[in-house]
Amino acid sequence: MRLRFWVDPRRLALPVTEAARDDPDPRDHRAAPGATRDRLIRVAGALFAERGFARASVRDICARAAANVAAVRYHFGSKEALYREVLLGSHRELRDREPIPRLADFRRPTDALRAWLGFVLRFLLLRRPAHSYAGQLIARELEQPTAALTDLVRLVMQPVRTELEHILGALLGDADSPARRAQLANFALGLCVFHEFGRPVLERFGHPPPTDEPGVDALADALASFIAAGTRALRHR
Amino acid sequence: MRLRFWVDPRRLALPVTEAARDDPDPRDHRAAPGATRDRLIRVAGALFAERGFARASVRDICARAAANVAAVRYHFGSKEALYREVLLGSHRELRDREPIPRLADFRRPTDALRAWLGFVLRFLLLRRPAHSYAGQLIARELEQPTAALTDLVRLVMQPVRTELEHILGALLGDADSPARRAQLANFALGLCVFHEFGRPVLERFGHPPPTDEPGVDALADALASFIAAGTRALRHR
DNA sequence: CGACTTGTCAAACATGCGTTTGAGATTCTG
DNA sequence: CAGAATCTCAAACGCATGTTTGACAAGTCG
Repeated sequence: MRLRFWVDPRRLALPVTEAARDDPDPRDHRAAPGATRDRLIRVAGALFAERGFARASVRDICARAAANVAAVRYHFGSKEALYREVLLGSHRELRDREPIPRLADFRRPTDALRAWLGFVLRFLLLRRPAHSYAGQLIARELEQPTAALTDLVRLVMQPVRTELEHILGALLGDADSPARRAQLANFALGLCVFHEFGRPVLERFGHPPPTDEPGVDALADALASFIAAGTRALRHR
Repeated sequence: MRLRFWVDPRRLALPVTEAARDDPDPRDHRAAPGATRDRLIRVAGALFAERGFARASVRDICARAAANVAAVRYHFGSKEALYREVLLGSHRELRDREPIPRLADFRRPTDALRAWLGFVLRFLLLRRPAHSYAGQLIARELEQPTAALTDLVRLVMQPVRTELEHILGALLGDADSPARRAQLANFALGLCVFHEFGRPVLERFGHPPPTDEPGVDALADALASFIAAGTRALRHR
């Protein structure tokens, strides 16, 4: 079978209308339907999160998933397609699990800020069984941008940042201006993200970021006070 | 010549006491002494800063330096040794160019904080001809830690962080405690570093970090107010 | 001069990578 | 049952990488 453009072989025989849908998959009438495919996505998520795209090799992924190397091509078409599948899956999981805190849902902007920080930090830092890899995947994406980064920013990060800017706008009050708000959003984002992807350095300094619920909450509390005060300070300049 | 442990062939003939010194190199009596070696370090610095260690290939470096691939082994022993040479060279250059601002040199802790931020941000962000790659190299090292990271933290980053902790201690006054100070140091470091290594994302958001002197100064001003106010806020908790 | 050091070079080596092949099981379907 | 679809597998392909080789020119020095 020589292919110019790769087509999922499992879908070749399906009617177009059926194949066009992408959520329910009607080909599950095997003994362990989609078992290898699922295992690959799970293992690849962990390995991509741990090492980044480039350094997680197809052979490693397949070995840990007890699958043949050719399974990646068969089920996804390529390593990069598998990566996108993992990213989108994490994104979906994230979206369905917890909504982004919105300014309008809180009495005071500082409360909204605290909620926003808790949301983002849990997402980035928390490690627990069956927890999504999305946060670490995104942190990896910052380091070694792949072609998927642009989509990732647009789909996942932009909505979160937009909500942050609303909150900061409320905190700035009269002094609100696009440039100032963007600068402060950079600050807040940096403070959150650095705790995940600066982890190797912070660990060597002897001050590793928290990975459990109470630790993350405490960090969010401190950051909320810190950012609120800093924002107020920049209001009067 | 089969070697268990590689030894710089140029130093094999030198007396030990001479070879032990590492700054002046007394073997420069060729037509263009050390020319290839110097070119390699220069080109490698630029390429490592641009792409990181893994993605800057020996072949690329040598091609740009108009040198043979074997030159890396001959002059440095391995790619990693060349990398360490580049890192240490940048470190030396940094150290000699500008001293770390010290708390004791300023009347008010906030002035010291402002100076510290200016120092670090210039180091990380500024792009100008003949500017050191050290900042970008360090940012790269955060992303894909190599074996050199531990040394880098100890030699280069630790002294900078220590001075920051002194400044923060002064700002905290009575409320100073090791944990609080370390947390705030993480905040300040994150705010600085994120502007360099979060660059790909910030650019996609439409708010790229500054790269010129006035922009960096403005950022340092804003960050100084921001951090000072945030620190004061965390004093009363 | 003649031995030795220094530096450069083209070519090959060894390894790891993503991908592809073609054959062979297993299961579904008419 | 016969044939098609689904899935797995060992092996190889083609490529890029860091490293190593052995030869060779040019300079140094006794």
